[in-house]
Amino acid sequence: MTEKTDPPPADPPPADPASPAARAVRGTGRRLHGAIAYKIGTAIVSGDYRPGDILSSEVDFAQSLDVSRGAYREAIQVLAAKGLVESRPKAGTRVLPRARWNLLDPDVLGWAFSGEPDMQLVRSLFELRAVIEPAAAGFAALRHDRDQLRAIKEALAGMRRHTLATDEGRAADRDFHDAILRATGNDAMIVLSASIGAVVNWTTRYKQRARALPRNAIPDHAKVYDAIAAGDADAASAAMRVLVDLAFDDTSAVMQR
Amino acid sequence: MTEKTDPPPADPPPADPASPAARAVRGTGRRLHGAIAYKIGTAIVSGDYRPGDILSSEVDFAQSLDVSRGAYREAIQVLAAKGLVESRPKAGTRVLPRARWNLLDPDVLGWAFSGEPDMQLVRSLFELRAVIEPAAAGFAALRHDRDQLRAIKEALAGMRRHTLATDEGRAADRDFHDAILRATGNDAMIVLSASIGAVVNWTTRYKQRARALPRNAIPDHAKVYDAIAAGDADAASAAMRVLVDLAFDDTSAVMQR
DNA sequence: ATCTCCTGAATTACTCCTACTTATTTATCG
DNA sequence: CGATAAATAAGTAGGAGTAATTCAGGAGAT
Repeated sequence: MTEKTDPPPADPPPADPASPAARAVRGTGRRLHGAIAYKIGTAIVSGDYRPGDILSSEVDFAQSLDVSRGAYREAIQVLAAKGLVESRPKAGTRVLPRARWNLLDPDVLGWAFSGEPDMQLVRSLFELRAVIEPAAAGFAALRHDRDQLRAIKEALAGMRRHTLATDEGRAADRDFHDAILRATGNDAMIVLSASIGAVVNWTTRYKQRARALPRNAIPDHAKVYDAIAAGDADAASAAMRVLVDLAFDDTSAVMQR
Repeated sequence: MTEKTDPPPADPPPADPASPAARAVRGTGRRLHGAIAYKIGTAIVSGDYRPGDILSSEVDFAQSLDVSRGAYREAIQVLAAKGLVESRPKAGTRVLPRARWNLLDPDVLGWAFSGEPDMQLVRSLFELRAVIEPAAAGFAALRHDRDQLRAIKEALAGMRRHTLATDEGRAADRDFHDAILRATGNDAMIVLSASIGAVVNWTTRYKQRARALPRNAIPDHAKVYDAIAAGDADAASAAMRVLVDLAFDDTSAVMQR
């Protein structure tokens, strides 16, 4: 969704502790406080800081990052807005317990998947998908309008045209799921589309990194489309359930190795 | 969850346009940028600003709020982190389309319910609850451990003791739903607990404001608990579905008037 | 002659910085 | 137990830097 939280174009080399930290690792269009938030956010999510830990004092930390206090504070506000930290005068900035983290925030998800995502999180997210998406497919079957149906169809066509081995194909995959969630006409589910899209995005990227080509998933997608187009909520729901389960199998198979 | 986004202790009197704005409306422990974010956030969510609108320039807006640019910027970063706005050099700060809003963020939900919540949003949220919570109850029935089960039981006892007419009783209601989501052992669902808790919180607060005493919902809750304790996923799921549907009926009945 | 497209300079508003002051909380001391 | 002190975050002020938009001017095509 927002590109700003993608990992820095090159690689964040941990093997250069002398570099001026965040400052260098920032492409065009990416703001400094965004880079700082990325840096600290990933450190928190990946466990470098643990819940209850207190970050070094504002001045010290800002200095060690070689940025001004203002930029640092803005980054902290972002993290606070996503429930990762909380800061109080005199007490310092404290990492909040995991339960307070807004894990479904697309940025936080991106941070969580920027390193080695832990299997338990992936399982949780797929379980959530397995709950949401079949229900969404059912709603979509009952409520879709012409434009929304066409959007689903076009995404499917895009997947056929490019296959999942290409970036365009994976984008079409995301569009497919996104279009279905939009067709539910339910604002809350539409919002979840960003989170689910992020999961789809990062897990397929991970699969690709592992050079494991997943089986051809297009027929499964087509079944979902057909059921939605036919207005058959139960069939759409069932087909989607199959789809998500298979995607989870693929992902966990890749991660086992 | 975070108290900082609850509405200001007293009431934000709209009938005093000459007051120095956000500055006055801030209780102890509440930070200035939080108050500004609350003010602008509610204005956006309630439709005072519409998607695509551009806010007045940083300098002007900060001046009109009688705060420094630093505090104003921090507030804007918070809103940006929640997907409400996006700001770019020269272009200004723009309100993002609704689909980008992180509606499930507890703060944003709080802002959405601070005024007159619109019926469609409430319906969407209850529909989401109707998808999530039955599934969660099912997982909880299969996976709960002793402590988690006891937490559910205690919440139920709290509801019995205080009834839903009291603050303590409503807190116990939230604890009940929260404890069930925690018992799923699924991090993603535990995170949703904050959002669902916010929905429960604000809708019951709304019911209370309307002086409509809901029917005794405790037997329905007890059925859910019994099924979870018995490890019967299907029964737990079904009982929870009934519970959510009834809660929606109550809420929509109140809002009709 | 008009339209389209491209290039580049001027402008504007965010971005980031420095330095200083204020407020709040915790801990200590009487 | 209450007052005071110390430490640290919160907030203020203003200025330099930077990136993106806009618009004018010109070349080329129709």
